[in-house]
Amino acid sequence: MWNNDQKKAIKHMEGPLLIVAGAGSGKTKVVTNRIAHLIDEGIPSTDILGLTFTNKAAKEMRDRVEELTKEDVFISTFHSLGAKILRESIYKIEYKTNFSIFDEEDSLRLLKSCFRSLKKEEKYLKYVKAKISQSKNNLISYENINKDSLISKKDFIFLEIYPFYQKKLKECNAVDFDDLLFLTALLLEKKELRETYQKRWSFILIDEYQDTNFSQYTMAKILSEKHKNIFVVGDPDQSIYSWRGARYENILEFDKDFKNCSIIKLEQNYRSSQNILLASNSLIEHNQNRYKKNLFSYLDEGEKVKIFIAEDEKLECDFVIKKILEQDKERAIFYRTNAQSRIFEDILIKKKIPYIIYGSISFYQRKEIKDILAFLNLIISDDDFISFSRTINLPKRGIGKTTLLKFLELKEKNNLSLFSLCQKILKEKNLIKITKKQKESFSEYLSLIFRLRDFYEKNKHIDEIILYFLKNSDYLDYLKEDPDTYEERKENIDELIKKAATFEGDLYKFFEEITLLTTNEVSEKKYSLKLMTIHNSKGLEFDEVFIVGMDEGLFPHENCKDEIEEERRLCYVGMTRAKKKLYLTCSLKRFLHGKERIARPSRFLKEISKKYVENLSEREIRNSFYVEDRVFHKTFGIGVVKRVYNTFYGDTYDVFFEEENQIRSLIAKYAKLEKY
DNA sequence: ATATAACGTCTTTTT
DNA sequence: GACGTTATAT
Ligand SMILES: Nc1ncnc2c1ncn2[C@@H]1O[C@H](COP(=O)(O)OP(=O)(O)OP(=O)(O)O)[C@@H](O)[C@H]1O
Repeated sequence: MWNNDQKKAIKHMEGPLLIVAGAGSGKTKVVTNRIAHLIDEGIPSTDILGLTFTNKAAKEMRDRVEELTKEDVFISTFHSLGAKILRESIYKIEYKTNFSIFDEEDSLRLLKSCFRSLKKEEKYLKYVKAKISQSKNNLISYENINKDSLISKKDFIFLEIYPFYQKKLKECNAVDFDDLLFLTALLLEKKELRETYQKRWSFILIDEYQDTNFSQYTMAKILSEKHKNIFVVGDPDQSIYSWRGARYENILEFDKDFKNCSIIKLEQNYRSSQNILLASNSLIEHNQNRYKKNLFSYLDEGEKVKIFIAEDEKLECDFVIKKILEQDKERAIFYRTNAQSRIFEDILIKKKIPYIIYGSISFYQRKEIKDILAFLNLIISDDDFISFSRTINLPKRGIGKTTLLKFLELKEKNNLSLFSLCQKILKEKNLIKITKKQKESFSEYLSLIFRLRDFYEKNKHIDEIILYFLKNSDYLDYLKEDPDTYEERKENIDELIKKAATFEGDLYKFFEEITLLTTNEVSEKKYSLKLMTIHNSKGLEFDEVFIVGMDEGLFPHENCKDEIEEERRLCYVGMTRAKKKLYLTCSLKRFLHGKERIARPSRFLKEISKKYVENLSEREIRNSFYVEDRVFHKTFGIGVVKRVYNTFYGDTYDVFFEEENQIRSLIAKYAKLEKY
C-alpha cells in the first residue's frame, strides 16, 4: 500500500533526509512509520526524538507509534523539549531548576509592570513585546543587540525594557514561552552540554519543518550535528507561522546545513477528491514566490467545491447549520479569527448540536483557574511578583495599582524578596502609606499564604491543597459576586481538582504541564463537529470542511496585506484538510467594531479555477462591487452602481451619481471607487 | 487611593 | 463586542 517514495523514506536508516511533499501526501504517516521501523530494526526507543509543533500533534503521533510498536517514544513539541532540557541544565546559566513557565498572559502582566516601573508609555507595550519575542526567536540576547539600527523612540524603549524584563523574569524565577527555545539554544551552544545532549538522542525526526524559526532550527541543528541522523518533513506551501519567526527557507536550505542529504519528494495525495485537490492547487499557483509542485490524486473526482455567498452573517451561518443537519459526518468549521466562532456557537447551542472548539481560551487560561494556580504558586515561590499582584486583591482588599507600584519601588530599594518585604511592612510602621483597613486585610492575605505553606509541608496532594485553599479563603464568595458566571466557574474549579487528584508528579510538574498544555483533552469525546481557526487545523483531516468568513479584509485579513502569500497558503492549508466535501462561504455584510458593514467575497474565491467550483448562490463570485452598491468617487461624489460588465479594460461599472443626476461608465482599475 | 461606570478603541494567527 | 482607559463617586 505504500508507494515507492514512501517506502524509501520509511526504510531510511542513517544520515540526513529531507522530505518535501505536498498536502495529504502522507508525511506525518511516514514519520510515524519510520519511527516504528527504527524500533523494528533494533534501535532502542529511548534513542529516538520526535518533534512537532503542537501538543495535539505530538500526542497523536505518540499514540500511533505506541499502537504500532507498543513502545513509549519521546515525542514532544519544541517547547516541551526546551522545558525538559532547561529543568535539567538551566543552573548552568544561573537560573534555578524549579523555575516556573509564564504563559502569554503572565508575561504580558510582567512586561506591563516593567513599563510602569520605568515610567514608559504603555502604548508601546505591544511593539516591545513583539520585539523582545522576535529577538529571542533569533537568539539575540540583550547584550548582543545591534543598536545602530535602532533609532526611533519605541526602539529606545525596547532597548531599556528588554534587559529589565529579563531581569524581572529571573527574579520571579520564571521563563517565558520564547525562553523555552531561546535559553535552550543558548545552553546547547555550551560545549559540554552540547555533547551530552548530542549523545542523548541518536535519531531525530521533525514534522512540519517549514514552520521552524531560527531558535528551533538551531536546536535541531545542534542536536543532530554529531550523528547527522536528522529526518525532516515539510511543505513550503503550508508555512503559516512566519509572523512568529518561522522561515520556510529552512527547508530549502536543508541541503546546505547537511551536505549529502537525501531528498525525497512525495507527490501523490491520498486525502482529497480530485476536485478539492485541483481547486486547492489552482489557488496556491497564484503565489509568485514558490516552487512548482506536481501533486496528484487517484481518488474519485468527487463533488465540486461549493461556494456560498450569503446576504448577511446570519444567513451564512444558517446555510452551514442546514448542511450539517443533513447527515451525521466527520466535520469541521474553520475560520480566520477566533472571534468568528461566536455566531456559530450561539446557534449550535440553541439547536442543541454537540460541538467542540479547539484553541481560543483554553481551560487553563480561564480566570478562576489562573487565580487558584497563582495562589498555589505562592506556596513554592517566594518572589513571584506576578502571582502576588494577581492574588493580592482577591477578594478586593483595597490594594490597587498605586500601592503595588509603591510596593515595587520599596522592594527595589531594599533589595528584599517579596515575602520578606511583606513581613517587614507589617512589623514596621511607616514604611509604606496604607490605611488601617488595607493593613488588616493585607495581614489576612499573608496569613492565608503561610497557612497554605504549612499545609503543603504536611500534605503534597495537589487536590487537597486546592480544597484547603477554597475552605480557608473567601475566594468562592468572591466568585459568587457575579452570579451569572459562578456556576460555570465552580464547575471549572471542580474539573481542576479532578485533574489534580489524578495527576502524577509534584506541584512544579503540575504547573509545567498546565502551562504547556493549551488544549484540554478533557472534553475529547465523540463530537462530530469541530470548530477551529485554520491555523489549528494544520495536520488534521475531515470528511467535510467549511471555511467560513471568506470576505476580503477578513480573509485575507486586513492587517496582513503585505503577507498576502502567507494568507493564501493559509487558505490552501484549510482547503486541503477536506477529504470529500469542501464548502467556502462568505457574507455580504459583516459586523465589525459593533457596526454592520458591507463586505465583499475574498479574492481567494475568485482565484480558484472555476472548473472545480459550484456556486450555490445567485451572486456572482466577484470581489468588487455589485449592482445597487452605494459608492463614493472623489470627483463625482456619491453614486449607485447600476450595471457591472466586462470590457477590454476589465471590470467596468455604470454608476449613477446623485449630485450630477447622470450615469457615468467607470473602469474598475482606474476609477478609485470606495464603498459608501 | 480605590472602585465603578461610562467611554472610546480597535481586533490575526500560537507555543 | 471585548477591552482598556478615563471620569466620577466613594
Ligand atoms: N500509501 C498510502 N495509502 C493510503 N493512504 C495513505 C497512504 N499514505 C498516506 N495515506 C493517507 O493520507 C492521508 C494524509 O496523510 P498525512 O496526514 O500523513 O499527510 P501529510 O502529508 O502529513 O498531510 P498534511 O501535510 O496535509 O498535513 C491520511 O489519511 C493517510 O492515512
